[in-house]
Amino acid sequence: MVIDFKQRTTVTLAEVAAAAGVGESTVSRVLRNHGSFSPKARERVLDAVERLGYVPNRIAGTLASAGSRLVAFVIPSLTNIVFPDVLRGAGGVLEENHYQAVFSVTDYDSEREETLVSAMLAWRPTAVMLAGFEHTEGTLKILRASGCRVVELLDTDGTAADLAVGFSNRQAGRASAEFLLRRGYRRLGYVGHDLDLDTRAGKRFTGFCEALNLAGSRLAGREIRAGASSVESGRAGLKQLLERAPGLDAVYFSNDDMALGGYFHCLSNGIAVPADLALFGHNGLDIGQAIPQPLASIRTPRVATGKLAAELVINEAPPQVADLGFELIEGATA
Amino acid sequence: MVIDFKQRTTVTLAEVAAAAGVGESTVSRVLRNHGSFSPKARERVLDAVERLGYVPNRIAGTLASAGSRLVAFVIPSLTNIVFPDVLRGAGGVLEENHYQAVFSVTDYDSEREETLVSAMLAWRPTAVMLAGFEHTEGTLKILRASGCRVVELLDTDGTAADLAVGFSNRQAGRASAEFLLRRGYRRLGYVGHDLDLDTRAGKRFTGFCEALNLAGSRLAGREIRAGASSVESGRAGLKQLLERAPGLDAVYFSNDDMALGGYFHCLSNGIAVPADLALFGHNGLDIGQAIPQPLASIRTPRVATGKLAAELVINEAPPQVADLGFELIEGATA
DNA sequence: TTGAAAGCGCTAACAT
DNA sequence: ATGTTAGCGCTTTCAA
Repeated sequence: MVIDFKQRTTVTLAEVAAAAGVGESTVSRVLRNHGSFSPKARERVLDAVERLGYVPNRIAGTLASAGSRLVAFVIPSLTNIVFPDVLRGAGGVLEENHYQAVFSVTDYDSEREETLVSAMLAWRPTAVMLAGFEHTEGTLKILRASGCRVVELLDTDGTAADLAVGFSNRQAGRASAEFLLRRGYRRLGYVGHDLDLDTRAGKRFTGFCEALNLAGSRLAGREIRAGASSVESGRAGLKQLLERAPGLDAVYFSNDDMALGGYFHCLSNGIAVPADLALFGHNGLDIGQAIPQPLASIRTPRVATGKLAAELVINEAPPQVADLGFELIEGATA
Repeated sequence: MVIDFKQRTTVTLAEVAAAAGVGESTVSRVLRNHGSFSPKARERVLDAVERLGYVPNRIAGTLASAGSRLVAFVIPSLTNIVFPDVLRGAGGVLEENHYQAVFSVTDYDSEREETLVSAMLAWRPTAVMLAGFEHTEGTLKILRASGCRVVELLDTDGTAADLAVGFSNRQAGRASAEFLLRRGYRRLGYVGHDLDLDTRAGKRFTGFCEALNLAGSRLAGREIRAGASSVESGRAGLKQLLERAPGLDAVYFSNDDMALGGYFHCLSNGIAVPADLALFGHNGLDIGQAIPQPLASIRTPRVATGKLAAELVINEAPPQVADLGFELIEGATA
């Protein structure tokens, strides 16, 4: 004899209705607290839910109602803390409103972005959140065709498809240069990671050079490293740069990770900061403020960006570009 | 006159079938490359899909087939890079297998964890991934009732509900202590963050103390900081500890973030590392290896944990505990 | 206030 | 190889 421990099929709304002695629609109304029902019906339903351990099936709910309450994030990286910060900002708001976050990672590859966006749309999300404005034609096309909201994050220098939340990287770059010039530095260098992939870093660099030109100055040296940003890359990058272009008095880095690497290079090699060499980063990470000399940087509104992005989507805000600005941290490395 | 730009209702499989002049099931078979169909049918279907810009609705597909291909991550934090690392490891594997990652963040609060797990189950995920073994009774109960796979991550010291992937924090703590003792340090201190919340850090500390006891030694001082780990907290923590317990020759930190803060404190205050004071962290973060003196630490298999966790779920592996071990980094701070 | 019933868009038998 | 059809578990009219 075979005892059939058949996988207990999960409890359905119909079973709850039966157990409570009411109709399915009543259960649905009670559970979503929508429409009208008697206190008595409510009680019986909740009681049955409790007894049976019913967990609503949102897959079914979504299919029936055509509103998924799923928000898709297609981000370049999880290693660069910038993106987890945005997710964190959005996460709180989404959760409060019973939305669910879904994500995938492009590794800064826009072809992959297209593939992933397309895969995401199969879940019929309420919105798709992307980094920046640079996407393939294909990505934009399928996004437009989908009819779902699109939020482009962490940039305002470009044309938004729908919603955009962030700050101007170009202006951040300019502000960084202006600060260094104001401080009296004249032989400025740059250490950055791959600018073609990280277009926002590219825009900062553009802004930085623009400000130099405006001041009748120009970059005295640059070192562009392949691959993503990292502390190690910043360290190696500064080393290279100083060998090739001696006599620099300040270096602008593509972000704080890179700048921290530069700082450590200076520490290791007896380069006095900022007396011998000034350093300037970007992002205003906490760790940059915890080193012996707080890093001069630009604090970016990462968490706030995620938060506002989620709010705009939830409130069905009209298409718009929200510039959250940034804040210059003078620090002690410049 | 009002032009009605009626929201174009999205294309359905039925429309594709009609356009291709085949039945719905043929479209379904072609699209999932499952079952049999003629090359000709295939071509007509793909053609129609292309023409109409059809994007399959996975909500509907999931409901019909009872396999969601959704994997839910309920993690303590996104700020602690450990968890993004795990997500990254899992993400690649999941994507290759057409699974989708969903996540929410508990902030190390197990009540919240319960709420979030419950909310996740409404999406009928294939698996739920959690940090560690410490969960409320309620969490375990709803998880068991759900019948979905459960993976507990980054710990092996405890009883697994189903699958577990990680390493032994307790052994990591012991190994850390043994290393410091072997190096000849005798007056050992500890700087940690909130151990009740981060139970894995707590287990490391336990293991550390055990090893000291075994060696007939004991902790010469400790500083436990409220809240989550951070560089700044480590810095302030070491400062406190050294004031209260002078004469220490080595300090063990709850993780690398904390240890980095300690290192910076030493740098700022002319404390020679390791001559005056040795430092030991945990996690083996890249940044710890990029500072002037590579941090002595334990490299943990974070990405590998995510990867294996995803693989086990996808392959429907039987319940098991996979210990991926860890690697001691001697570094230069001890 | 409540229940019956018609889908939502797809998959999976089951015929053919 | 392919089409027909019965659901998947809900939400939402629509009557009652």
